[in-house]
Amino acid sequence: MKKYKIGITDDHVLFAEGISNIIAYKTDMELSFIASSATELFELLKQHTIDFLLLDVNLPPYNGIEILEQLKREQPLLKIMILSMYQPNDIGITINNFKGDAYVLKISGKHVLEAALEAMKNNEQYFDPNTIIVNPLQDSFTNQLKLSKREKEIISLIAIGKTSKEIATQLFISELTVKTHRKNISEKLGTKGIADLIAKTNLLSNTET
Amino acid sequence: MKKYKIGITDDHVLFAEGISNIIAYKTDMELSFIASSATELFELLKQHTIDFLLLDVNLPPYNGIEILEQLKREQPLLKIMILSMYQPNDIGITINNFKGDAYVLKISGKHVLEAALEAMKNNEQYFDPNTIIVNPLQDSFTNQLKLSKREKEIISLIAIGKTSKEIATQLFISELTVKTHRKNISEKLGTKGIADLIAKTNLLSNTET
DNA sequence: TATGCAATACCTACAAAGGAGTAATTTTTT
DNA sequence: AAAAAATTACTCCTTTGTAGGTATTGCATA
Repeated sequence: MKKYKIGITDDHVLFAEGISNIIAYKTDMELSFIASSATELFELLKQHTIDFLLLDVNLPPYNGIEILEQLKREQPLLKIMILSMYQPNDIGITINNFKGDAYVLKISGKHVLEAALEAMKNNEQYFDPNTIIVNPLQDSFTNQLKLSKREKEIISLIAIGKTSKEIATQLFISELTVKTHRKNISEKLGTKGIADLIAKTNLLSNTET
Repeated sequence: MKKYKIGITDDHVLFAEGISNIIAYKTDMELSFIASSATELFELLKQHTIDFLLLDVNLPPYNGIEILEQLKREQPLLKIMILSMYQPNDIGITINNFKGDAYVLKISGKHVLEAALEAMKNNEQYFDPNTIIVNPLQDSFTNQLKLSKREKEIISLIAIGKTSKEIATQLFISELTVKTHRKNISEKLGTKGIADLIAKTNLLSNTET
């Protein structure tokens, strides 16, 4: 039987070691390495050939998504699962722009992790059922508001505290362009100020418990 | 041989399930429960008598430290380990004011968790060797996470989209006073901008006084 | 191919927020 | 009663956001 080789990257080593135990119980998988930083990951990838990489989005000082996209360009066959504490749209991820093979929330239980691993074995893309983004209801909601892809992207960056200047730098566009987008967004949503924008955005994308 | 009964509380269920496996390998310990919220924890504590509680500091909408202190008042014999992604002084904890029995960083490996468990067995207080304990004589010591009643009031008004001028009118104080409060708040919380403030406030405590 | 929209970039002017001080008064705690 | 903390208010100056406008490019599709 084929043994899938797994690599885990998370700066919270306790977490990585924890889930490595979940994998240890699987007969068709084996752990190749645990990396606690991006640099360590790249080093270990040179030494090991793995099938699946479980990658934390939050890997200071780097961005897990950027690492994901870089790895996908270099090794398209490597299947990558993103482990995240954030909802996809909080970090600018949509179903359309996600380049990884699985997106799993840390608030979910191990059954979700297992389901994601199964999906990767079958070459399917997997989204955590607890993510809000895959909810078709919410999706049509945002489409009703006619927010463009770029506008949604900028909203998510505003929501995590980025200024127009920072957003401009990150997206390689002019600060003035960002300001135009902000203007159009607040026009479409009818918001006054950042706090109001965040409040209104949360109403659209949050599931009430 | 005595079997120590363990409870784990963490909103990141994957993390809790992960470290539960580390405990599963210990012959003198057994898992009693995993709780993913504060309310669930209090419910499960009524049903189980445990020896050690592993408690995440980050348990929205509550603050793990406040839960710790409450539990310690109610059940002084229960040994509580704080699991945290933050350095102690980032959340206002010093060696002197820490009421728990162990403080473990999630960036540490399982050996630290094991050492902390051993210390708790011996009735000793344990601090993660990776913590950076701040000299109480330094300036940053005064920048603790202690928000006054007025400051919390103003935060909640900012969060619903009020401007400084509007807050001033509502509270019958000068706009300049509101600005002073905002300045002190962002100083205490280390936030840059409204969005950052809202994000950080949601992450940390939300308790009324 | 023309219309429409998204994304880009710029302008002017003003409002709001941020940051660093100083300082008086009231309230709370020791 | 003294000390500490909280609340109040101010100045000066900088950065960021808001709101109105114009305008070019490119892409899609009707």
